[in-house]
Amino acid sequence: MQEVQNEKHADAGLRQRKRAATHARIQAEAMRLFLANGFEPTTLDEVAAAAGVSRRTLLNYFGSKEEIVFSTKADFPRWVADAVAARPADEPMLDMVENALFDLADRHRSQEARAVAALIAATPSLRAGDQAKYEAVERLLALTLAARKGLPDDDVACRVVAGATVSIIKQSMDAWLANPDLPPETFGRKAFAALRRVAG
Amino acid sequence: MQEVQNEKHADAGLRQRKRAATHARIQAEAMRLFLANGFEPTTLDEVAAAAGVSRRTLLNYFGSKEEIVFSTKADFPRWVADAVAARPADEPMLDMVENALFDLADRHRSQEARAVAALIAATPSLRAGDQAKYEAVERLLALTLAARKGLPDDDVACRVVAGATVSIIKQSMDAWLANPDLPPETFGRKAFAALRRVAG
DNA sequence: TTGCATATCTGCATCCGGTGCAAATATGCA
DNA sequence: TGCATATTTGCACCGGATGCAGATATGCAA
Repeated sequence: MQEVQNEKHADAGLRQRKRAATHARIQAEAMRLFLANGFEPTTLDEVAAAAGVSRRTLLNYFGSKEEIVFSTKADFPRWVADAVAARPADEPMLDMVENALFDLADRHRSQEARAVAALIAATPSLRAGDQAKYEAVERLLALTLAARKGLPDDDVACRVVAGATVSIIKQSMDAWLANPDLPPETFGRKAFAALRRVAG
Repeated sequence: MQEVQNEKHADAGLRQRKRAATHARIQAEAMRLFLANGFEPTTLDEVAAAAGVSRRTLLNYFGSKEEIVFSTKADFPRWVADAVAARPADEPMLDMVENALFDLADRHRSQEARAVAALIAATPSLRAGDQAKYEAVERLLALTLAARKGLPDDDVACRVVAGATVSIIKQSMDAWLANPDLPPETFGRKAFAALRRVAG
């Protein structure tokens, strides 16, 4: 049995420690196989075998095959929201999201994140699920903007800015995938500039 | 082989006529069952039986269960593009999409369209697929705007306007579903006004 | 009309993801 | 140590999806 030393939460008991370790092991082995052989061709039986658990247990940890992939991006909505919440409250709304995105951009430059993004882009069912996840990003971003600006939760300006921003995020990712050399903020800068120009 | 039959007789050949009829019958029966009993609880065997074909034939007509639902909205991207292409070319870009959307809005007021939208919204897998379909709307809308304005296909302003517009479309649909009494353009009008205000 | 080429329909076997259930096993704790 | 409970596992089963091969229907030309 592989004992994994946890740094902080280790004292929560053997059960939770093993559980966290198994969760991480399944995710790691799954992503390794998905990236090596593709998402659809890889079966849950193969992943379960590689992780040393039964298929039934795997599906106990992750509700579906897709959720294994999406769990690697699970806290992305919170990252966006936190980046916005960290901006000064008197900043104009568009500046707020634009600057927040570039404060955040560093986290998405890793090769690993790029490989996962490429996997999602290349797999139709994952691409669909990913689009759906951005819905949550958009909603949380709108709420965060409203809170930061002291506006009602359903403020239309916040919602439309959130929508435009998420679209820019998605297109920036696509541009980054299509052209790895260009830094991901290239498209974003141009997009926000164009948005101001076109609406002004 | 391509038949170069005269277009006056719309039904060129028994084969194509039967094929179209079967296609329509499957779609109609499927939607009837989906709307009555829900998407997931309805099995393809039930649909096939109701349409009087084998399950294998059904899956020959529609590549997947979801595609039966999405085929009812298949030409929505084209509707949007056509509505934009019909606007005067010298209209400012934001006015162009805003007015195009309201020229188009009448088509989506039908009770049937609303029921389908509600079904999609209530079914996670359909909702994910629906989001993915809006990707195509956004891309085509950006291309159409660029063509209308004589700009290059990948013009950033067109793409960002298309992104904001699609977000407004989606939110308008949600608002319409949440509040059937309000006309669907209520949110859209406010959203475009807010977009101008926030970016100007 | 007949007969052939081909499009279409169908049943069948098979795969895979996902769920419910109950027995077996491991852990926490008194 | 022994019991309550959390976790793992195997098993049976469901439903969607694919490949294949034989049966059936249609188009067309002789």
